[in-house]
Amino acid sequence: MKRITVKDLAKHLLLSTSTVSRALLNDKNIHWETKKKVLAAAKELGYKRNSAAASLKYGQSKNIGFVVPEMVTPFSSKVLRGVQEVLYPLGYRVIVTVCDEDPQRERENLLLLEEFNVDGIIINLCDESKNHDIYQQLIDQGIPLVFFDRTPNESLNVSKVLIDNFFYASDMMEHLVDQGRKKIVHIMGPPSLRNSQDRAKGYEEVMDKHGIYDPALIIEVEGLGFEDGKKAIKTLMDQKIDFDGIFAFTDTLAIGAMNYLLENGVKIPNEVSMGSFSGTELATMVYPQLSSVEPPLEQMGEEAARLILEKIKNSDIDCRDIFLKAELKIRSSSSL
Amino acid sequence: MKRITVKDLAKHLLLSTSTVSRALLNDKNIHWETKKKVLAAAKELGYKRNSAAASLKYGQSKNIGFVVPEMVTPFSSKVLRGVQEVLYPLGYRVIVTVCDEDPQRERENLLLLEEFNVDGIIINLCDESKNHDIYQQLIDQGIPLVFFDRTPNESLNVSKVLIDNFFYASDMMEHLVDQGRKKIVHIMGPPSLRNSQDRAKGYEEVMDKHGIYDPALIIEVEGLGFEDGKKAIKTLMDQKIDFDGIFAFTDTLAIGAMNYLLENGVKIPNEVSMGSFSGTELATMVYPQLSSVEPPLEQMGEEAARLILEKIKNSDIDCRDIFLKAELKIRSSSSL
DNA sequence: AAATATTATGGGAACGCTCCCAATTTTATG
DNA sequence: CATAAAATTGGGAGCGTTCCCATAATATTT
Repeated sequence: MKRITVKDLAKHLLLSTSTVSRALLNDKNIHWETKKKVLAAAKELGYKRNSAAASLKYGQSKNIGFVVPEMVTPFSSKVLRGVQEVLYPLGYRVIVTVCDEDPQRERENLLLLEEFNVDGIIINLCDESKNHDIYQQLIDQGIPLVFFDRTPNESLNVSKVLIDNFFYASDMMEHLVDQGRKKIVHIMGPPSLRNSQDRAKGYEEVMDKHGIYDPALIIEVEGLGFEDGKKAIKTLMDQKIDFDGIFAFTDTLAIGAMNYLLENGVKIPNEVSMGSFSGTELATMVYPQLSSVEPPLEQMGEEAARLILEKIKNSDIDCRDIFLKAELKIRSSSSL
Repeated sequence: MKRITVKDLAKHLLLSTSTVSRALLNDKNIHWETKKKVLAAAKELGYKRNSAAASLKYGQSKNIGFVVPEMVTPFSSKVLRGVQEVLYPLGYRVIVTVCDEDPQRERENLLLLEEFNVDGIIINLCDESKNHDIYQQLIDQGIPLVFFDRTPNESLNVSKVLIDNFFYASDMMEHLVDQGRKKIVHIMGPPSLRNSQDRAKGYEEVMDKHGIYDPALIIEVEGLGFEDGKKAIKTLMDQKIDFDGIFAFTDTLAIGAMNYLLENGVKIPNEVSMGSFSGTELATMVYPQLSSVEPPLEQMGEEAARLILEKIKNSDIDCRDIFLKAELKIRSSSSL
């Protein structure tokens, strides 16, 4: 039951701990035969490296924090997968925290991770304006941050991995216009997110370009839940505002909206064409399937992980932004 | 930039490290005034406890593994929330791994967690027959396991937290029968899961009891994805098997089936009534909303966390099973 | 054959923390 | 006032690794 240590191995093999350690770490200053012997004994006796001791020695915890706003959508877990793909083989542990779109909770999570002595944090923020001080504090403490998807403004010197929201929003909008839609509603995300603003800008520009822009068609939403999407469309319909298309900030909002329409017998896409941003299975799990802009989420995680490793290895390295290409997936919610 | 240690604090305060440590750990053998002084200095100088050192000293890593089959559904993340609710305040880190319903991958994840020196593992298994040896090996090594939802057979001496699948399957089936359905299909999960069998048993018993049992209505599915549910119903319909109700093993299967029906113009619930097992937002995100048995997932996580703590504290403690109550949620997929 | 370079091993300090065991001071007790 | 008991502090070992610095053994060069 007692754990086998390097010392135990050394005693068993009549070698020094140094030599045993060398064998275990694949050091070159060791005879290949003794290395083989050590490895054999390690296996036989069931030696397991004590990572706490190693961490202490190396001065690194080998823990990386992963901070996300929600996990009801597979969005974060797809990114997480990418992150783990890169970090797990290197012996890094990933610690996940979820804040439910609550900045206060995000704050607590970050503090918790600090307590956990993480070597770095990969984060998708939930409110651009709220936790700036903590971000800065962590950076000052030497804990590198890498943001993905929802990123903070430029005043923070961090690396980011993201997509061009303006560009892809325009792309989706052009598609909806192509479908002959003129009264396209925008369910806009909270203005506290850069992404909301960028996507809204894409919406506006395309509407404007085609001379069909109408501010009454933009409805701003407080939360990002399913219910918020529902409520948004209910509000519009209660106001008897007429529309033939919807471009929603996220898939959750879109699906909420979609359900409200279906409940009220509105045909999709015949009467209303819908498009959104997603990147997850969610878009294909609803009926009709949701057209959406799909960022390469797993890759996003991988890139974020690589950036954080870069920063851990060398803290003076320059921060950089990685822009990823997304895909416009046209499904039955927008075209017959 | 250099981290402040206990030694630094001691030097700064002209105290011994012992005293400083005592203050930090809230030891009673210390004068309240010195404790106050130490805490003040710690705050001022930005002392952060090195958890690796503490772990080394205590002989525990304070890492708990969380092993789940999937994360596209919010199922696991709801359980995870419960787990974290209990463990984070106690300074435990939770390390998440996902195996995508692949036993081999689950195996690798468990080995990885072993490598990470976790103090215990909370797991929802993906195949009852496959990784028994690893489970046993981990237990033998003194790493306690606690299973939730999908649990192994009795030969493994572990604690479990689960619901009575047979009972709730019967419950849901009675409801469907109450709706006047007679030709109820069962989309049965893989037989490698006890849950599949138990729910199937509930289905059979109710069908039998009402004299409407027909083995042709049971369709066994290989995977647990969305597409598998679709395929199952497609197969039935291609065979021109008539049915007026569906009881599916999980919400994902149900939703796949539902979409196939909708694509083919079948009215739900008018022509086909549907019910399933869920416990997540997924059931309310689709249209029509899915009737389902809802286990208290967050509580499941909390209980699992408490069980693992119990085991960590005292490894000789008896294993026990905790049965939780679920709720039968009737929604529009099954009743008008 | 002597000198140097190379290879393989051992000894032991250090990482930061906790906690046992004194040592000292203060307080209570007879 | 002497003695015991309690309260407070300090010294320092040890948790399991790694790695620097010897030392010893072998190989290579003059």
